[in-house]
Amino acid sequence: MPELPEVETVRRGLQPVLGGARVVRVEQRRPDLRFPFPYGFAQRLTGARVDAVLRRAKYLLASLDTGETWVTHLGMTGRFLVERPEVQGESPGRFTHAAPEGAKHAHLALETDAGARVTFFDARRFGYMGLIPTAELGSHPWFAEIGPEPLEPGFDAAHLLGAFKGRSQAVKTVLLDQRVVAGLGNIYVCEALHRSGVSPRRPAGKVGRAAALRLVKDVRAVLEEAIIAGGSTLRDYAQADGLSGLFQHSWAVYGREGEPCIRPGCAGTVARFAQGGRSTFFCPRCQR
DNA sequence: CTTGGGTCCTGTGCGC
DNA sequence: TGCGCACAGGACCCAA
Repeated sequence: MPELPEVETVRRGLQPVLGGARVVRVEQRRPDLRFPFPYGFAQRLTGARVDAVLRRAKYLLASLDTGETWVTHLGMTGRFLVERPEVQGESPGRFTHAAPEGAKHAHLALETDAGARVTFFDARRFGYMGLIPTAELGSHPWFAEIGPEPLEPGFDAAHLLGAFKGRSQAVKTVLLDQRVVAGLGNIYVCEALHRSGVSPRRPAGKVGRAAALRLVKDVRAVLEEAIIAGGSTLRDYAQADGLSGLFQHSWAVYGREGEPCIRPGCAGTVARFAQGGRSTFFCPRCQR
């Protein structure tokens, strides 16, 4: 479930449970995800206190009082399940529903000193975890070249124009490049391009200042709206679950091939084609 | 350097 | 009902 809004939603679910808590038990059920767990991972996590759960791009960062940061990338199917002791009158959090895959893909489980249990599931195992000295995060290969956070001031039209300049690659592909802007994935790139009226096929170098300004505004808007909605939940996960994300109901183009464009006054039909092996959805009528 | 394609892994949904 | 195939939110690696 992981583009920026989904990762941010997960962060907001984990922070109240892990922030300020001490990890008292770690059960690592396999040696690797996409990559091997770091050497001594469970032992190094056990006994640590989590200062805060943060996010950078699509990475979750749990900073520890040991001087290390526990880093998680959810890949395509990584999920966290939080279970807490029953608290009278408390409504369950967004992530307290049963994991759809069952226990089969529960690769890591930990308990806190407050009695909460946090389990990581990942059917496809495209996710990965690391334990990195906090002082070295910025220079670590996972983070060194990542671009600005789209919801922070460093992401502006001048930055985009600089990244686009002279590039013949399609603007959609360039926006997916985490070095250009952090946290965008296939869904929100399609959505932002549609809002801005920019064709995903347009060579990045041919995006002018006006379109770059619109893209900055619309990337921000779509991400902010998605965060408020708790992210998007794909079909396999959309079970009886008032707790999953809701933004999939607000998609203008993603997953809407053959359906009418929702832009007022546009009579176009949403089309789909492949770019770099991934589906792009757009309206050929109002995106140029 | 840029760009396109293949790859990791498993599950689901669709057409036949 | 079963089977094969296409496709899935990411990102790395390599070849041209």
